[in-house]
Amino acid sequence: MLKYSRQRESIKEYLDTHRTHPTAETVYLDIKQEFPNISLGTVYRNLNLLADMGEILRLSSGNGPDHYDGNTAPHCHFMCNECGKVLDIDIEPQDQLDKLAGKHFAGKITGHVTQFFGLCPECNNSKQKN
Amino acid sequence: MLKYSRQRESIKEYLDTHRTHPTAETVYLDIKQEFPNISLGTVYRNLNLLADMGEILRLSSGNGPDHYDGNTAPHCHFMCNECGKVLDIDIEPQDQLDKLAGKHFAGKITGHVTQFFGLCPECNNSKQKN
DNA sequence: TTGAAAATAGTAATCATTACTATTTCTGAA
DNA sequence: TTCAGAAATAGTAATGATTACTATTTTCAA
Repeated sequence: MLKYSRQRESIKEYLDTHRTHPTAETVYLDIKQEFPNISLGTVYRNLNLLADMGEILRLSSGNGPDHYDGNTAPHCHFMCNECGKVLDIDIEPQDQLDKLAGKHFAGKITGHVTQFFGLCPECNNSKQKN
Repeated sequence: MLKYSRQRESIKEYLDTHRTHPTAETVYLDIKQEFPNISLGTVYRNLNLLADMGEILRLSSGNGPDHYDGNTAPHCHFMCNECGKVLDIDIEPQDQLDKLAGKHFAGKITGHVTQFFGLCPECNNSKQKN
């Protein structure tokens, strides 16, 4: 049975009001202002809980810490090879991919994730100046 | 300046002759038969080196260890939610995606990765029996 | 053949995340 | 309301994957 907790509410609210794809650490440091004693473990536990309930998304970057997203509508992300920043990508969902991929696949495909890579606007600019 | 090493050659050969998307640990355990004193660090260093040179691919699964692929031709992967197995997906490359994604993006997109999720053939079968 | 650069083995350290435990907070029924 | 048990927490220790460090060995061009 899931019980209310002020910490979880605050974490959820942070993700609902920020579209910055923060890491657990970033969320932790912010929530610390309201709950000085909150522990990083609590942040991780609640982020996992919210992700498992489908209220937020967990974005795994391959290297470095995971990022989280309060926007659960299907959309893609970009990850900067230089600074690691995560940005939303404005592209229509490729819903046909799961069916296409399942054509020659004996198991069951339930979804896919597409991540784009390259240089974010800031890093791209500073590269060109060099 | 890159120098030859028998260990690196053996690692490369393992990936060229196995299409199982092994982890560093798996490669390590196999190569240990030929080089009993090889260290896990050497395996990681060479896998990173080969990946940086574009001779192999590193596949990040989100949770659990990374997998490696000797097949550098563009293709997609499936990762089993149950057992973590990595399989190739037979689907035509979606080359148009990068251009589509770049349309409303101020930075520079150099590529993308699409990973499929679900149940592999084995896990799907045992699920249905329960 | 040789000597400097690069690679190695073995080990310690790091980073992100999870596990553990004593204490605190919720919450639903009395 | 009060209270007991379940769930959540803070604080800390532990884990797992990977990287860093260092003394020794290997490679290879002169």
